[in-house]
Amino acid sequence: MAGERRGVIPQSEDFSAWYNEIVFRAELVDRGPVRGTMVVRPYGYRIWELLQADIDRRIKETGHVNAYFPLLIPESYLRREAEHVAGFAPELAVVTHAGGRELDEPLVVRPTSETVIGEMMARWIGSHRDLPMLLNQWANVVRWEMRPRMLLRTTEFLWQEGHTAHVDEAGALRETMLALGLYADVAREVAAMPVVEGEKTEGERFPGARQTFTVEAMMRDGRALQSGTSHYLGTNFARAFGIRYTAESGALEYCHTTSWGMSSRMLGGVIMTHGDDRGLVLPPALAPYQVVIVPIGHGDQAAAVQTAAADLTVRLRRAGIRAHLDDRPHVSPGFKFNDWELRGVPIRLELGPRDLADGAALMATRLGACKTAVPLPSAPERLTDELAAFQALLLRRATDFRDSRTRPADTWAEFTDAVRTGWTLAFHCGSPECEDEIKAETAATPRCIPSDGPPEGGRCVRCDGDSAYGRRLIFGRSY
RNA sequence: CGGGAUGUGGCGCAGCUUGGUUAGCGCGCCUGCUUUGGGAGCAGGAGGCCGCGGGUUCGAAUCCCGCCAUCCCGACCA
Repeated sequence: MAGERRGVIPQSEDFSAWYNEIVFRAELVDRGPVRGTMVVRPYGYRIWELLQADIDRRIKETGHVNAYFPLLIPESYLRREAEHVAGFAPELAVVTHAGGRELDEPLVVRPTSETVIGEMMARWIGSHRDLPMLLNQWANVVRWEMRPRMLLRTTEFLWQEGHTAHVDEAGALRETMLALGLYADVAREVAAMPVVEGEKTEGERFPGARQTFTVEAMMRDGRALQSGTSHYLGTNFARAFGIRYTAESGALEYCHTTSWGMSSRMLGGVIMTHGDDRGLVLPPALAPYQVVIVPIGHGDQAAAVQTAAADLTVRLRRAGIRAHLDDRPHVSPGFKFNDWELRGVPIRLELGPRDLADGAALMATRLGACKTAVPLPSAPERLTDELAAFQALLLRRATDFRDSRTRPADTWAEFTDAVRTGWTLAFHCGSPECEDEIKAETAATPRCIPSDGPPEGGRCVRCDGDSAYGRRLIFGRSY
């Protein structure tokens, strides 16, 4: 009976059903009352906070400052940049009534903030001495989605958007690449997601951008997830909003601007990169509880176990470990084991009378098959090491997985075969029509032109035209 | 927007074909006792505008019409 099924639907059976079940059962999110909206529950929000804190620190360390811009934007602002409005028009939510009457000018709920921020930058920037202007905001944005997927594509989501203005193209491009590198570092070091840095092709570019860069990650079903993007906007928005400065020479010049963002979608990436058939697997850096201690009490021994477990919890916390004592009464140890595994806790410590007699706790890692005794006196040091090893293991495991599902394709047959299970590296002619044909036939799209791809010549895998990028592109199906 | 499906306690479902007394079951929840080393047992208990509106009928969860919502598959998509 379905209601009695205790495990989750296996990934191999139905990856998308597995994903859905995980996000709800692990209590990361719930559905909001409006289609496509999402409630981030405390456990999920804690993960977001940990990710957010890390990103925020890195953003500040590189000289950016946080600010906040309004949710509502005059519709006319969007129109000022032709490509921008064309790109976003289908997913805009528009406010037409307020204060009990129809508004003279409709307001859009921000899908992103280039326009308002551009307007304000134009007001704040006068001279080259005001540059570069390095801003960031943490905000929610709304993009109407026809096919929502929790955390990956919801109508409203949380993100960080950096917006900067520079004197010239070189400065703005340097910034664009700095943000991209920051995202790659966050993905690898915090989320344990190996990402490929690269540039988007014309067809996949941000509306209004000169160049769009991305970090792409592979999920366990072989599909790609764009996990962060960074755009060089040229002077497009500067011209649309009058972001100008007086140069040293006295000439009035347009700024070169950038924007870049990483969102709550990243949590979906973490789930699909590391999760397995027992549930979530969280990298220690993002785990609300890195170590959960399950006391196992037998009648009159319960008190001694409780004391020891509480003491252990405190000692782990003093060592900087996010430790949690699961002292729920009337919930069996077996239930707790499964519960915390579903929720992705990296390490579990079992503490019962037998362990107490040995002066140790029994350690089970989320990915390990067996349990190991850990002497209580050295537990804090030992667990600090174990957590670091676990974090490293996740990255290595995900990297191996990605590499095993990525192969070059020089023929159309190799191409179609490769994108069924993962990514392929192939030459392309650069024509958008050719990209569309590939997409129509295989559902695969160019994910990026890898920054570190070796220069190489060849023929387009689809139409045999000249390779347009001087190297192979990554193709794959994506979220 | 097209195709398919589903709406019944918090969750998962049965009942509907062939209308009929008090709408069932599992999980969860509450109380008590016994338990606790991989999803505990027993006993008792609470909880329902059967998606919404109309119609047929002595009588509708069940039949008819309309609407709404959600999910899946497409198309679309930072």
